[in-house]
Amino acid sequence: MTEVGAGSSPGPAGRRRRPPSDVTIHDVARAAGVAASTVSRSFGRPERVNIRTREHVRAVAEQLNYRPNPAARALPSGRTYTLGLLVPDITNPFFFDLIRGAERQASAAGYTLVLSDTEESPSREARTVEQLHRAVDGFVLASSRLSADRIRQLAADNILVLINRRVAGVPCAVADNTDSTRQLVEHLASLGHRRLAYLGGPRPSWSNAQRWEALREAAQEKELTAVRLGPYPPFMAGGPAAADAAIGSGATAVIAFNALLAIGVLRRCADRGIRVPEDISIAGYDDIFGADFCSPPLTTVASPIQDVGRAAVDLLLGRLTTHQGRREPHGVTLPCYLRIRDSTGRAPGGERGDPAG
Amino acid sequence: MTEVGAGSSPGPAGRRRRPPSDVTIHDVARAAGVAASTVSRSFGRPERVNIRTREHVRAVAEQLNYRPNPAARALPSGRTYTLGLLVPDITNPFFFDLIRGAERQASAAGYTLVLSDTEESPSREARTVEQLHRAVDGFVLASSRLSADRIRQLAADNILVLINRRVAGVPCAVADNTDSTRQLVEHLASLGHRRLAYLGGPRPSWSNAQRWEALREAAQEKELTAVRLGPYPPFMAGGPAAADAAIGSGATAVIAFNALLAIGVLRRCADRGIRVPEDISIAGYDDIFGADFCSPPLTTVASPIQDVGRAAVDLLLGRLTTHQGRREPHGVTLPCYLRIRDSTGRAPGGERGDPAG
DNA sequence: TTGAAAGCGCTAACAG
DNA sequence: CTGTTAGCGCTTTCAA
Repeated sequence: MTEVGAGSSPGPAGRRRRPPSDVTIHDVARAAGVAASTVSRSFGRPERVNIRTREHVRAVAEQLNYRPNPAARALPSGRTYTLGLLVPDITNPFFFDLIRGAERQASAAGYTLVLSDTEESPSREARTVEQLHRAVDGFVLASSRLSADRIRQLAADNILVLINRRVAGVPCAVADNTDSTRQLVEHLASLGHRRLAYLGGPRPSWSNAQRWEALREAAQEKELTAVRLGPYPPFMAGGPAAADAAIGSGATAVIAFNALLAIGVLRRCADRGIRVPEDISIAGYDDIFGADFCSPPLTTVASPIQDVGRAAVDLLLGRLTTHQGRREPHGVTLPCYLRIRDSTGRAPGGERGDPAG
Repeated sequence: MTEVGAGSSPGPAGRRRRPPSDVTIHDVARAAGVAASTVSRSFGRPERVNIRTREHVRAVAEQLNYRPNPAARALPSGRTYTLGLLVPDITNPFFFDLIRGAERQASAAGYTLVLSDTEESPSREARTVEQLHRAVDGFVLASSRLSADRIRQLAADNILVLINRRVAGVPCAVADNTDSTRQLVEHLASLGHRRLAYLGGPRPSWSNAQRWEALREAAQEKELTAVRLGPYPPFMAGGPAAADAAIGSGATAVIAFNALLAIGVLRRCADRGIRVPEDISIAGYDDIFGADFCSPPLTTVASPIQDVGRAAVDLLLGRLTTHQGRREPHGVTLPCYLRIRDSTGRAPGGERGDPAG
């Protein structure tokens, strides 16, 4: 700030207008009495610089308020220090905490996050990856709607990590619903329910398949009947159709692919004069904003979704730093938990109840 | 794809590993039989290239699947084709549609959006702007928590556009609550309410001041009493304190700074056995996700927030292209509208009602 | 209208 | 451990 104000040096850049203000590595080098490469190393490879030199350089840089130019860093190194995060629906509250977790972790590591909303479209998703290819160092694909093949293709040219999706050879962070689905089924069984309906979500959703599978197995163990309905759009707007089908199915308890759909079902029941949980019990996946204040408050299977977002970014950063991601891809699995609220209760006419009856 | 596969040319780059694959402008130039600068111009300054040359170059580029390297574009030109969007709380549903509107508009114009969550912290907000300074072409600051002075300072070194904030000399897109606040007050007056309480939000929030001001004036016109309480944290967690204060104030109708807070108030009333709207009427600003299915559904003042996001990006792009933003800063104002639901009703004991009584 | 050439600010061999 | 030297891929004068 004191002597080498932006543009004050008639140095090597000559008369050419240097993009608005801003101190370069050369200004720092000159002021510190070292070569530009030493300044560069002091930041990028500190271990290769004498500690005293490094400290001096950093002090000078600080004093000059030096900020590296991201484009200039990226050009020779190919590293942008930017990560891409793709989500299928940015307006779904489920993704809020995922985004926040990812963003915190990224910025803590000095990375910038580019968020992109693919609006449930597989082609938009693929196109976005291709467009951002050179602009980011890697991608996190949350709840990808792409086929496994397409994901593998993209993974050949891009470093990527999946969230809530498993594809052989691609690292991932997933919330495992298996245990909590079993708990949910046990909860319903203990309330006397014998017949369950699952309201399916988008066909390309891996979670959708995982949830149904876990539900089917748990039901079988408990000797309950489980039917699969749908698929329905994973929004509140999917509620009416899903609710009507569920009611028609004769099930006494309904488990929806996600809480958005479950809330839609709740509203449809209210409109039709069907009481929850007296006439029918409703539960859903994803403990989103609103699940606790809809009416009645919704029993859900909750994902530790902020941790999942964080973990995915960690995985990605690991691949980026560790020998350019050639390592065996690994995955992290985080357990979900059951949140019982008021939308589930005794099966109508069912006699066997829990002791708290 | 046919003859100049990535790295197939032993050209000027020599043996140095070219960052993974990818066709450069030189590959296109060679294949098209023109100079690299002509390829560059064919995209960036098409009007300065013979139409036939341009078309040919583009065809070749297409065929080779050429993608410009963003860092390389940014370095000499200083333009990154990236925009920064800062929001105070990414988990507040209010911002979802704003983000979606901004993102759509940005990507339609070929820009990438970098989203940053400032978590209600003015210092984080300022720091983020400074860090992203060279990484983006301009910023949209949504509901900024910075002081007017700090905003002006930042506006000196950065191109920026505000959302829901007015600062002289800085362009902005704002949702105007004035008319709809008046409508809300009239609605309450017609239900017999004489005494209103406003539950204030964050002091640095401009909307907060605007809302109170509009409310105060409208109340005065209608000869109602209005008291201002708070400030309260603009989350559901602020509900209990706000509700207790409101109830204690003797007001029969309560207007909360935002819907998050209003929903928190609703819950507190339920816990305390106070009936809404029989004992007290509740309304809030921002027609967020959940406002229509909380219980009772909330009367709100709704912002056309997706349009506001879109408009802000338009303004920013305008400044970016039109002579580098030297133009007189202009602002757009979008009107809000009132959504009456079940959380507002007759004043307790009030006799004068609306004709629909 | 086009080509040649000079960088943008930084990183990364390679010497020393 | 540090300096010198080439570029990274693109844009932008400047001439032709």
